Parts: sequence; C-alpha cells; structure tokens
Amino acid sequence: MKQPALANAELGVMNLLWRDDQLTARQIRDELYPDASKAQHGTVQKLLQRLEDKGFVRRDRSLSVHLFSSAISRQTYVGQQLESLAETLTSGSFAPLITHLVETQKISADEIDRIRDILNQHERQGVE
Amino acid sequence: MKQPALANAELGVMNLLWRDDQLTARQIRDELYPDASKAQHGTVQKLLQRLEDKGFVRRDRSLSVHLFSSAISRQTYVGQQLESLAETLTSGSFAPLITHLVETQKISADEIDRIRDILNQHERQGVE
DNA sequence: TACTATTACGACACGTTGTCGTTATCGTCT
DNA sequence: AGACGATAACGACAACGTGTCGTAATAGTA
Repeated sequence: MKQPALANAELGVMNLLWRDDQLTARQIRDELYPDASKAQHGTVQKLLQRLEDKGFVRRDRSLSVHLFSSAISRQTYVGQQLESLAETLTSGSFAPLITHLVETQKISADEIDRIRDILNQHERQGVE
Repeated sequence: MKQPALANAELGVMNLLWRDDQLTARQIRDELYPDASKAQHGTVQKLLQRLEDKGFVRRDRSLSVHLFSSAISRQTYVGQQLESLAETLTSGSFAPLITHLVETQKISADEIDRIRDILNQHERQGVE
C-alpha cells in the first residue's frame, strides 16, 4: 500500500493533526480558513475524506461530530518521502543524498554536529 | 527560479541525459520507446521542450538535429529535492530527516560509516 | 416540530502530464 | 532543382489530481 505524497492543502490539514492529536472538522476549518466564508466546510470535509481514503487520517465516527486524528506520524511520513526520493534518484541509497548536502554546505556546522551525534549514538547501540 | 519536481517520463529522459552527457531526440526515443511506433517522436520532443522550459535541459541548436544535454546535475537535483522536502516537512532542518532514517535503520551500517566519513572530512576542511 | 450544524455526495475549474497528429523545416540523393 | 525522408515545432487531447463549492441528507437541540 504505497502512500502517495501529500498536496499543499492536505499537508496543511496534516500539520494541524500532527500538532493537536485530535480535532473536529470545525476546528480545522477555523484554523485553515480563518475568514470562514462558510462554504469552506465542504472543502475541509473533502480534504479529510481524501486523506482518510489515502490512509493518512483516522476518523472517529462514534459521535455525530466526527473526530479526526492522524493515522501516520510526521516522522513516518518524512521517512516515506525520503525513501521514495532515494529510490527514485539514487537507487535506494542515502549516502549520495547526504554527501551532496554536506558538500554544498546546505547543512550548517551545527546540524552536522547533531547528525554526527545521531550516527555515533546509533553505532554504540550496536546495529551489527 | 524554483525548479519544480520532475514527473515520471521526464525523469526517464533526465536519467538518460545524466548518463550519456549528450543525446539526440532520436536516441532518446529509441531508448525510451524501443518499439518505436514512430508516433512517439512528438512525445519525446514535447518532453524535451518542457524540460527545456523548466531549465533542466540544454538544447544545442547549432545543427539541424538538436543535441540535448542536462542543464542540471543529478546531484544538484537531488539536493534541491531534499531541500524542498526539508523545507516542507521540517522547517528547513535536515537533522530530523536523518534522525528518522537512522532510527528506523533504513540506512545500513555501511552507509552510516560512509556518511560519518563525509561529515568528518567536511569538518576537517574547516567550515567554521 | 422547527432550527442549526455537521456529514455526505457530486460537480466543477484548473493545472500537469503523457500522448499523438499535423505542419513546417532541413539535409540529402538523384 | 526537385523529391524524399527525418526532424523540429506547434497545437490538441484525455486522464489525473487538486482545491473549491453547492446541495441534499442527517443528527442534535431548543
């Protein structure tokens, strides 16, 4: 079950759900469309429905006012996207991606330190 | 001048250009559509034209048969995509991406070593 | 029961992508 | 020069995803 990428508006919804854990469609609309011309109700419902179809959102129907929550963590989504990128562009290997980032200095020295820590810590846990 | 992402067929063309440095439309068609029903000539031309419009492909018009080459290296494109991913998902910071990759063991121990080397080497060059 | 808010469903416009057909242009062969 | 074959140029098209909205159905409430 391949997860497709998220479009802009969909990502907007997911960002809210990643932040707030559980929201009603109403709350989402209020944040996404503060001017609330009322028509957008359908828009948000449609977004949520498609997100649900794609497996990104869980819908709690037990109440008449549905509660929505993310079915996939931001971390997981990020990983999927990275994987898909590596798959498409470098036959599944990540080192080239990071190599380029480092060489073009798109990563700050600060981040490099943090990443090095991550790598070291991982090694110490014994990945074999 | 933001570079948009490449679609599938477009990526197919770019992969050839990244491999071969310079190709004619004819050569590209022969590789992309080996059955060569002849109609695809226009398809490839269209792809090349759009790729040129997007700034991914350079076209040498000096000869009547144009020569096409990539205007952007695969490395650069990879970097752009990574950057865009980081921008969209982690407010521009890369460490979270890599953290996730390491933690979910999507990166092999071998790759981790290679990445660590890259980081170390970079530091030694003095990034300040 | 009447009113309000929410859900459900379908329609629509828009942009992108991949495909193709047609016409113009260029080089070459006789 | 004339004709032929290959290429370039241009436009049209269907399919698809996305974001938007309108309308009908439904549930809860005064």
